[in-house]
Parts: sequence; structure tokens; C-alpha cells
Amino acid sequence: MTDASSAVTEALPEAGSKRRQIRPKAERRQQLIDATIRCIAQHGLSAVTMQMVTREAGLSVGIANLHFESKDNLLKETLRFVAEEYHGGQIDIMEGSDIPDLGERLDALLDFQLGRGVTQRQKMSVWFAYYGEAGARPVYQKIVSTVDRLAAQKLEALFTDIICEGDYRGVDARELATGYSALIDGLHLGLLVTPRELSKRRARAVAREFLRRAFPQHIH
Amino acid sequence: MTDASSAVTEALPEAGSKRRQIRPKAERRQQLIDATIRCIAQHGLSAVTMQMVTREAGLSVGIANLHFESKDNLLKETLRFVAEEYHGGQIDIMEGSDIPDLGERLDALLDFQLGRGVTQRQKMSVWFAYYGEAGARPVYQKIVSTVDRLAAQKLEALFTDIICEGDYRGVDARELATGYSALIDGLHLGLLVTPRELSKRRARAVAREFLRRAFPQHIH
DNA sequence: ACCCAGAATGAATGAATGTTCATTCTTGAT
DNA sequence: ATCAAGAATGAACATTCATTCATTCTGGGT
Repeated sequence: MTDASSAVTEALPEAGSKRRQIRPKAERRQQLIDATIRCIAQHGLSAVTMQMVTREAGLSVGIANLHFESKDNLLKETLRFVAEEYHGGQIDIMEGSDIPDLGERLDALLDFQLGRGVTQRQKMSVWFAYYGEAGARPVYQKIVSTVDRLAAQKLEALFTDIICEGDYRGVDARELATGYSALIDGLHLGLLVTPRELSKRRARAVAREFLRRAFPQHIH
Repeated sequence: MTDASSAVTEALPEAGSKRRQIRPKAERRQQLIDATIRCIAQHGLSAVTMQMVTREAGLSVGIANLHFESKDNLLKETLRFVAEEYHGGQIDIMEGSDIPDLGERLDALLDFQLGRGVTQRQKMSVWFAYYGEAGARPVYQKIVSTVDRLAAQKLEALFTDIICEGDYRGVDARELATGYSALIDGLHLGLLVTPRELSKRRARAVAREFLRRAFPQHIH
């Protein structure tokens, strides 16, 4: 009974409950990173403050410096999380043997890169907020470069397999992979900055057309 | 004589000369915008301060609020300048009748978009710094959208002409223009964030390959 | 039932920054 | 030579923000 009632009050952590909760370190870190992502997406990287982030997370201001040493570090770790999530998702699909057909695997990749709902848009905002600062902050460059390189290698390997399977001539896997990655990035930009001009549907059609032009036998 | 000597002391405005200079409004505005561009490229948009910009311009802090009402406005006008310069340059080439051959005009466009030296890199930094904030700032979206739309129309028109001239089949000018624009944006991103992975030479090769695949008769 | 390690809090602090404005200086007209 | 219009200056001000830390509170172990 007493357990049940306390469980009820704790079932709505965001609501009127002002009771202090003690949670493991890893959980709080993730909670703060998630709040940071939402804040960046909504207010922009340059407008994010510690008060804003901790309030969004439903915690006090001091806690951010308890789990991350500084604001700089929190932003760095947030970028690392987003970068690893995005590239990790791509890599899982590309090297995933659960999709044996290479054409279908390409389709799945495209779905992952240009699919999803609002969540994806939030991640996109974060992504480009950091890109914007990357020119002046080597730390950001390094984090992105590291995961980016691995994804690029996997993509090149996939393209190589497809070229081999389809016996395509005059096609350089490396060059094509660079082009496809750039195209996807550019489409993300378009979706973010000019959503009125570029719908998600059209973005997918454009990317698909790029692939179809290169691998006509694999993309229906 | 006296004119000449005074001209000498004024010939080095940045040097030891601490003499106060009065200049027309338009000139000071441009001077401040140029300084802002350099500051954003070097320190990142979120680190730019008014003191930094005015010091870079060799002027006092008060002058920024004299010619622009606020920091927000200075940043807005800087974005507008960069956007108009970049898109204006593209449009000049695309509708320029001084290059009658359509294939050569495409080449000139590509050269403009991926050519140039350090200056271009500075502009790129600024460009993406604003993109990063655009998700949260409708004002930026609007400025970019306006010039972007016009450039997109001109590109589509150019592609339509080329398709007609080359009698290419199964090619949609609008879709191709969207793809090409996105590809260029993505390559810019790559050059900015992972310059080690993507050289300017390779970026041009990738873009050229995209065009060659679509318009084989026009790109050598 | 009691205790204490350490998680969580938030008022206080000091540094940084955008903006103001009284004052100084320049230039062209008279 | 004198003057007024307004361009330019930068010290001062008010605000905002990251960070600190003394204090409070929690939950598992005994």
C-alpha cells in the first residue's frame, strides 16, 4: 500500500512532484544530453544556457557541473552522442547481414537517412548547429571526422560489392560514395533550412534517382 | 606637397595611425560586415562579440550600434550580404549571355561554386554558421530562402535548356537541379568539416561526374 | 531503526557582454 | 577663421550566464 502510493507520486516525474530523486550517474547523463538536444533544436546552439538545459531536464542547475565538468564538456558529449547514434545506425544497416539483397540494403539505408519523424528533425538541427561551429572548433571536427571516416569506408565497401555484383563499368566506388554522402548532407540541409521548397518525399526521390542512375539494376 | 604627406599618413589606416577618421555611412557598414565575416570564420558564430568585431575593424565599440541598431541586426545584415553575394555570383553566370556554350557555362558555374582560395573558405564558414542557427531562427530562414529560390529557378532553367539542346530522355530538370544544389552544399560541408578527407580537387571531380552522368554530351 | 556516502539543490559570485550616451573630434560650408 | 552637424569614441551600466559550494536530502547497508 505505502509502496503503491509512493509509486504513484513518482509515476509522474515531471508533474507537481518536487521530491528529490537519486538516480545512477549514467541515467542522469543521458537525461541531460537529451535535454540539450531538445534545447539546441528549439533555441539554437548559441542561445543554449545551462539554466535552460537543466530546467528542460527537470533538474537543478548545479547538477550539470556534477556529471559533466563544464558546459563545454556537455556540448561536446552531446555532439558525440548524436554523431555515434547517426553513424552507428548507418553502419548497422550497411554491414548488417540480415538484409542479404544489396539493393534492398541500399533502400534501407536511404530510409534511415531521410526517413523518421520529428525526432529526426531535432537531430538534424543539432547536427548542423555543430557543423556551423566546426570551422572554428577543432574538437568538433575531430569527433565528427572519427565516426564519419568509418561510415564512409563502409559505404564504399557496399558500393564496391554492388558494382561487382552488377558488373557496372566506369564507376569509381570511392568517388560515388563521396558524392552520395554529400548529396544526403545537402538534402538534410535543404529539409532544415527550406522545408517549404523541399519536402521529405522529394528529397527521397532525388536521392533515389542518384542511386538509380549509378546502379540501374539494383534500384528498381 | 601637404596633400601628399597627409595621404601618406592615411595610406596605412591599420598602422600606428590613431587619428580619428570620418567616413560615409555605407563604407563603415561594409567595413563592419567584413570584420564580422572574418570573426565568424575564425571564432565561430556563438563566440563573436561586439568588441571582437569592432576591434577587428579597427573601430570603437560604440560605432556598431551607430550604424546597425544592435548586434542581432549586424548579424542579420552580414548573412544577407553573404547570401546575396554567393547567389548573385551564381545567377550572373547562369543567365550571363557572355558564355554562349551551355556546357562551358556549367563549367563556369562549377568553378565558381567550388573554386577560389581562402576567401571562399571564410564565406563557407559563415554560411554554415547561419545554417546551424536557421532551424531556430525564422529570420535567417527567410533571408536564405529568398535568394535560394531565385538561384534554384535559374538553375532549373539552365538545366531545361541543356536537356532540350542535348535531347536527353527521362531526365527531370527540377529534380536534377535540386540534386545538384544539394550535392554542392554537401561538398561544401565536407570541405569545411573534414578537409583532410575531401580535397577541393576531389570535390570538383565528384560534382563534375554528377553532371557528366546527367549531360554526357555537354561535359567533355 | 539508524546511519552515512554521495547525489541533488539553488542562492551567491564573479566574469563577460550588449547597449547607452556624454563627450571629443572632423569636415565642409560660410 | 569660425561654426555647426554629425561621425566617432569608450567609460559606465545593467544584464545575463557559467560555475561554485555550503547545505539538504535520499536510499541502501547494517
